[in-house]
Amino acid sequence: MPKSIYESIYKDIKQKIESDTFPYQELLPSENNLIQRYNCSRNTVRRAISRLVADGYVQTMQGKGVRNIYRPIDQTSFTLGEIESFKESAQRNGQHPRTEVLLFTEIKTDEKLSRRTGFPEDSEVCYIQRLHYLDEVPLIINHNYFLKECVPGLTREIAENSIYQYLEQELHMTIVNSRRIMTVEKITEIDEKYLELNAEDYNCMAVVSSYTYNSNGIMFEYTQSRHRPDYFHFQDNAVRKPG
Amino acid sequence: MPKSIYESIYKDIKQKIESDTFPYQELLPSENNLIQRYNCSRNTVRRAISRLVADGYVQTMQGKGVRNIYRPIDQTSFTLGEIESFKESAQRNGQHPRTEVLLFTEIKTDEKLSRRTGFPEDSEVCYIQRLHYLDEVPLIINHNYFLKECVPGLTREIAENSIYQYLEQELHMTIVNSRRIMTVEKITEIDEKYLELNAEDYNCMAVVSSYTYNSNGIMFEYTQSRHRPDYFHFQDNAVRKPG
DNA sequence: GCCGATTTGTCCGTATGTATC
DNA sequence: CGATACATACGGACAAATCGG
Repeated sequence: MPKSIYESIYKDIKQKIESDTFPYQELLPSENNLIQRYNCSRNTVRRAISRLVADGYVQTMQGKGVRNIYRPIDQTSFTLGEIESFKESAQRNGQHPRTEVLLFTEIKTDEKLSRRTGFPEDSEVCYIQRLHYLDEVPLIINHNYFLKECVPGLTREIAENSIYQYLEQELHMTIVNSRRIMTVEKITEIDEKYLELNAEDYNCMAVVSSYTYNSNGIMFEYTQSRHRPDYFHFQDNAVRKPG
Repeated sequence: MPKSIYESIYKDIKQKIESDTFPYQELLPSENNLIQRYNCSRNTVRRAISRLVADGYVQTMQGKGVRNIYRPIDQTSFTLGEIESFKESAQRNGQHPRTEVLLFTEIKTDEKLSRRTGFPEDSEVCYIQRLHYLDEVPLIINHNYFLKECVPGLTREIAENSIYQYLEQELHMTIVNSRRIMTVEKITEIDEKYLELNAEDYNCMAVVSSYTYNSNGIMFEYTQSRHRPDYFHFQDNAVRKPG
């Protein structure tokens, strides 16, 4: 049950692209055609298409039409530009996720931690270390810092399943956006131990730091994700902006 | 001279956010207010704001307003979700770019290269190896493959300056979007030599593979960018999508 | 708790411009 | 040149969420 018309149109076209109903490199039906199909206004069709452009599924050409340029992904891949929980990524890729909680504790941010996380000094935060497995391969160590007042009732058991699911479905929090920074860092002994790495093999790894906001404009989460280098695979679609 | 009204409004608000004219965590003027300021329609204002949302500059809250959540970046950073040439990135960060062309040649894609680049077999391509310096530090080795028929007149001299500038300003090509895949790979002897790396220090690096399309729907470029791990710093804004 | 004012979200219809064929 | 296609812009209507009285 989609919330809006343009969203259901977006999903329908998206599905037709993925299933090759609209073939690769061919033009989609024209806007006027889609207006008739879906019995809606021009703006509504255009809104759906503009999301497909942002997704990198199609490209629009003034005077010509809208071309399908979607290519399926052939590997396990996390998606940039979109917030997905580990569990959601796994399910999208048809794989089996498992999460092990290494540490579940509450701390106060000192000056150093405050600078690193972006939380004000002396904030009460939940600090959670988790090891994520995909098909029983240890892939990611996550260091999560949640602002305590935003995650009441969070337990170790929830952290073993899906924190985002709890936040959205139980606490009815709306997660809005996340600023992410990707770097490459040296592996630590903890990484080596839990991700079953060998420093002679790989001595560094991909690190994604994210600062996540909810609909109240509060940055409620800082997370550092440390990814096993041999499995790290992120995907993104970039668009060329004028000026 | 901006092409459209909504784009000039977008840029104006963006500048006011970056310059703290609209302060962090405060609400922007309401849509009705902005309509009066810019003397335009509601849709036009909303369009400008929706781009700021995608940029991670603001977040909208139904019934409340639009909040500024922009945080400046404190480091040299490349931007995901947006296509920028090396020269443009450098200029945005106020740094000095220099490019050295290591190899400039023309080849035909064999079966193996065709699979890797995504070009059809037996395509005529320009293969260019370039070393990019920022403030005289060697940062990136780029392996560019351009479909020859799309880049007539491309020379070694142009490759030393900016290929994208040539494509857009001389050939009037419109670059549209780029699919990117980020991975971590072992460094090679070439990487070690040109990026002045030491395998005992860092034995792997960040690799960004990109497949870039122009407005004719043709994938005209495949590029593998190999980034020095100690300077690699990518930034992105992710949004939570419903359903 | 209700009501009205404000603010953003969705949707429609229309007109005009520009690029392609 | 006309027909078709997407791009920009305007204006109006109603819904949904928030906030203050």
